[in-house]
Amino acid sequence: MTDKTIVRSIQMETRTLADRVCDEIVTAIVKGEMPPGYKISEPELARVYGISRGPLREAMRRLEGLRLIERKPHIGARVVKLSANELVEIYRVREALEGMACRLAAEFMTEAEIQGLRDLLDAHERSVEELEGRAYFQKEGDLDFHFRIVQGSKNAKLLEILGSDLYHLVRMYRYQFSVSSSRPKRALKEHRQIVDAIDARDPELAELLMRRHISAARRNIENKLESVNSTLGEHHG
Amino acid sequence: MTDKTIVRSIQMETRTLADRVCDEIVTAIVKGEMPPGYKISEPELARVYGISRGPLREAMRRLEGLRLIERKPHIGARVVKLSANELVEIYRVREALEGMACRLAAEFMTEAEIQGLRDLLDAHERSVEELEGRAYFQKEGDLDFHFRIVQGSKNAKLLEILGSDLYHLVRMYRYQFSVSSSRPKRALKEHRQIVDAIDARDPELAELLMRRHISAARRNIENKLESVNSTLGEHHG
DNA sequence: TACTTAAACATTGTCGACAGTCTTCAGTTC
DNA sequence: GAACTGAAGACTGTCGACAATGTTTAAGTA
Repeated sequence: MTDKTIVRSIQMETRTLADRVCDEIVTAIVKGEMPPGYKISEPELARVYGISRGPLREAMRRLEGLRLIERKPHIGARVVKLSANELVEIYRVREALEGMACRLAAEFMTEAEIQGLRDLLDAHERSVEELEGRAYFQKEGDLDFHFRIVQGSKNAKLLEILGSDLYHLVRMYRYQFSVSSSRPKRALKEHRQIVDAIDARDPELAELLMRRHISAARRNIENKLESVNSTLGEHHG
Repeated sequence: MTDKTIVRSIQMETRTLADRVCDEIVTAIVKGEMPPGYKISEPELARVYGISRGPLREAMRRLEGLRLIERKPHIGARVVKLSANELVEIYRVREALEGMACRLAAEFMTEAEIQGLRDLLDAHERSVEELEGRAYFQKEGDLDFHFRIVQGSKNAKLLEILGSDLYHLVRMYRYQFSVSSSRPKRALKEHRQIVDAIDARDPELAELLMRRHISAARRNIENKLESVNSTLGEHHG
């Protein structure tokens, strides 16, 4: 029985070639190793990853579903360029979806999960103090906070959409432009208020606070983008 | 030349084999020709559509992205069974997303689009009157109304998520269980209120009304499902 | 008779090759 | 010299075949 378990775990790890390569490409795109607009050559990529074009094409289909690449028939696939406008659109969607997630989290999150959130925020606070507000944590830790709340909503569809589709793009944006929040202490305070509302089992307030939080982040981005002439990823203007 | 033109037009219309077959399978699943839980055999389907397994597998990858089928490595693909719980989850997501869409529509929808909405509702009203409240329109017309508002939000991401992912599942549910709204006149009235709010350029109210509208539909479903013993799509106990 | 085991079958995952289309570049003409 | 035309090259779309895995069935034993 243990043998079977081991074999099974190995299989689960390797899954299929297409899945594994898909994850690798996702990481490569998010981290900017494949820059926006990069033309993806099937033969080249297949050679790089040491696989055939079949699994690679399936991986690319999945990437297309994740909105990380765009394919045109008989022309090819390119890494998406996320424009300023599109990023703002994503934050609108996040505001709506995570607001709902926060409302549901206030209903269904367990006490243990809430305590876990508080622990996470304590760790964030220490991180912020150490770095004197330089806010490294904002890069992955912030999404970790938001992700946990979505999990706490106990709504699989919400988790699916936010986790599979949107967060990749948000992470991609942060990696490429190194835009950590310019207001880490403010964000941390807002996070604590949100957890308080969840702990108080107040769905209305929890949703309101989360929406304000994300809306503030959106306006923050909009301001930054305006001052940078509102062009992103289009250097060939 | 005409022959070539014909061939060419067919090819252009069909785009790529994978895309065309994907659309056909989507329709088949939504209309219930492929019932939930149906095991999809690659060789069989490839033979049915007269294509090879390569394009079919790519189509299936895309279907997996649309959440219409579920694949397990080395085991196969099955048409999703949408459970009562999952359907309610979808309506939660719709409430959040379409609420936001309605808010944005109140800001950005053009006068012409608003007039188009009013014309659509007039047509719906005639349809309702003719059928004396039997509400055939609810099947596709309702989604048409909602779809137009999402378009009016001018937010491509919203349109993408709602149009590509969620509406297929909602249509699938409606086709299979023939659940037209049990309250067509009420729904029509709510629709008119929503359009009024949009026309008044009142984003707050527009969002509130849309959320109430969808929330009411969700509770309506929840009640129906409770009375049917809260099992959906699982006929094999 | 019921359970274990192994072999045969079917299905999925992967690969290499061919056909159709787009791009590029050289040649020609105005 | 610039623009158009045509061919060569490269790439994407498609196909059939092989390998690996999962399933089923049948035989054998307790």
